[in-house]
Amino acid sequence: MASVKKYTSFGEHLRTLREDAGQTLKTVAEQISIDISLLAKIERNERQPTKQLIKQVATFFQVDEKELQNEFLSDQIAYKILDEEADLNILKVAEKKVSYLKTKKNAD
Amino acid sequence: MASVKKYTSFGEHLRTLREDAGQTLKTVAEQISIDISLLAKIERNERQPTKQLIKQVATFFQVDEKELQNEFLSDQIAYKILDEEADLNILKVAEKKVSYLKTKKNAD
DNA sequence: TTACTTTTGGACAAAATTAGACCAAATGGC
DNA sequence: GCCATTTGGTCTAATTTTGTCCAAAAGTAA
Repeated sequence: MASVKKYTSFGEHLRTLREDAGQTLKTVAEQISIDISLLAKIERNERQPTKQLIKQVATFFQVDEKELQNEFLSDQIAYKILDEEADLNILKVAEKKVSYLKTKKNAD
Repeated sequence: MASVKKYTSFGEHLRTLREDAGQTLKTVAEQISIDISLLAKIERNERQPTKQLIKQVATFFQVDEKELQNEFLSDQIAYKILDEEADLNILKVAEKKVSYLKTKKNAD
């Protein structure tokens, strides 16, 4: 199979990108000018990346920025569901609300 | 139809509860001891309720607390999608991630 | 119009959360 | 052993967010 989408976490994805590129935390951190420790924490999902950082990382590894942003966003949602111990059908409700809020927004 | 689930926002739901009970912001705010203005903002989704407040509101209006919590959670997700202008399929990805992270968590 | 109640909105202080820096400890390879 | 790499803890600074206060606006009834 050519392309099987893996649903890992943002951090794991980032780590994979780095390791596939054969780089160490140090070299990457230096080039995008952030602290090594901070980058390590982001890879372990202990710190959240800023938009700015996602952009830098995308540029550095030459991957699509929007895609990385989306990956991080879905991470945030997943973690929220997890630590609220919420039911998955909340996501369906959220989906309907988005539609609702969109139409509501247009009607102003 | 007896029960059509409406996908409004948390604030709107809260306002409906209050108006159906024929109460003013003042009377409700006083009884759950928060600022009138704060309650008003929450109803307009300009401030987020704390868990504590959701609990008080649930008790006050005699509705299920867990249900209100869920409603607020789905709100948070919906608003996040909206202001990131993200695609709805992010929710599907998030769903898969929750499963992934759950199994990962069990394997420690 | 006037008087009164209710809701809205802005500005600000206080509190809570979070990224990021720094450094020491652990891990791993040679 | 040595050195490179990664991890983990603590702290500060910055950002975000709640909650307070007060004035303005909107609604209601006389």
